[in-house]
Amino acid sequence: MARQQLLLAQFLPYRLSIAMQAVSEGLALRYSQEFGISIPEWRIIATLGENSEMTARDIAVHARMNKTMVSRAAADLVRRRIVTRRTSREDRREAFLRLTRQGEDIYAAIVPLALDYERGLTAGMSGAEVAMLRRLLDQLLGQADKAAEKLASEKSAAADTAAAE
Amino acid sequence: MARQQLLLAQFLPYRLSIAMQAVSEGLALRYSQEFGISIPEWRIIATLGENSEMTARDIAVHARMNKTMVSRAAADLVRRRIVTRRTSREDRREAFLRLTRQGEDIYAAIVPLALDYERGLTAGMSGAEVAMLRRLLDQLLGQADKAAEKLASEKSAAADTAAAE
DNA sequence: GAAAATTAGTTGCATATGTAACTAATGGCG
DNA sequence: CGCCATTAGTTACATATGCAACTAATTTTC
Repeated sequence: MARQQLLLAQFLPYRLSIAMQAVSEGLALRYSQEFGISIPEWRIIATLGENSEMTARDIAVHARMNKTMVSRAAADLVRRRIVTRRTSREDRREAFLRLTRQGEDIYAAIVPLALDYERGLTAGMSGAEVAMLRRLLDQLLGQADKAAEKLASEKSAAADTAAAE
Repeated sequence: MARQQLLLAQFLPYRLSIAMQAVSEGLALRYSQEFGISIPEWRIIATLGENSEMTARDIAVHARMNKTMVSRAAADLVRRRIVTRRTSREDRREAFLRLTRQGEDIYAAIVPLALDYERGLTAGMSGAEVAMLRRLLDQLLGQADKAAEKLASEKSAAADTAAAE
């Protein structure tokens, strides 16, 4: 029986990680200095650009950020008058965030940059390949989430067993 | 003329980032507590598992890590006797790193975990799809690197122009 | 062959990020 | 109504990470 082999260069989590890093850095370079926007800030701006008004919680769910990161990045965007915060009347714990006029301008300026960058990334691919890539990435995400849930449920089951002893 | 639109959920850099994050976290969960190994440490172990002896510099190039990260993770692995360091005779600046017996045991224990995890990730895909995913990720990386180089050369050209003024 | 430039690796420092604890507000349930 | 649990959001703290400056060794250049 042959021993299982692992080649890091072929290993999917590794390839995903290095591709992501190169892609993210490349994109961030294009807007970070010019607009003084960090990656988490860009995610918030992009999310608010699509859905005019959202709470921090909704942004966190929608953009897969943790709530600490949203809180901090949003606070800075508010300070810089790129985003406004408006406390909800119905539930005074939550606050609606919205792009200011300036925020909309920044969004409008970054969108073409981002789309252009994306086009460059997929330069050598057919439309079908790009679609396939999107689909396969989505499947990876789905399977990773599924594996995480499974692990979590095993863990809580083990904790229950321990507690019952 | 229709204004260009961006949908974050469809945007490749974003999808890549969230898929990578879920995949990396899921994998790290499987070895981090049990073996007390961080992601950078795992990269070094995996690299040394393939190439028995390497310098920190070679590991950094091979595993796309920056030299600070390699230096720090390697120092910790040496401290924990998972890796040994041997200064080169020919060039006393560099040192060869190598897995200890214990390091090899850890590598041998993690490899099946990692491969199993990878199999789970690609559970719903055909072999051709997995191969295509690898290829497309590689193309993304290549294009991102190319874009980075282009940006860097433009920048240095601009610096030269400024210096000449 | 000595000074200057380069390279391997480490470390100081500033920043980024996640977890957990916290505050403030709301909802559930007796 | 009043207590307990839950939730939105912030913050304290510990850790992670990258850049730049550094040391030590080697190579290049004149």
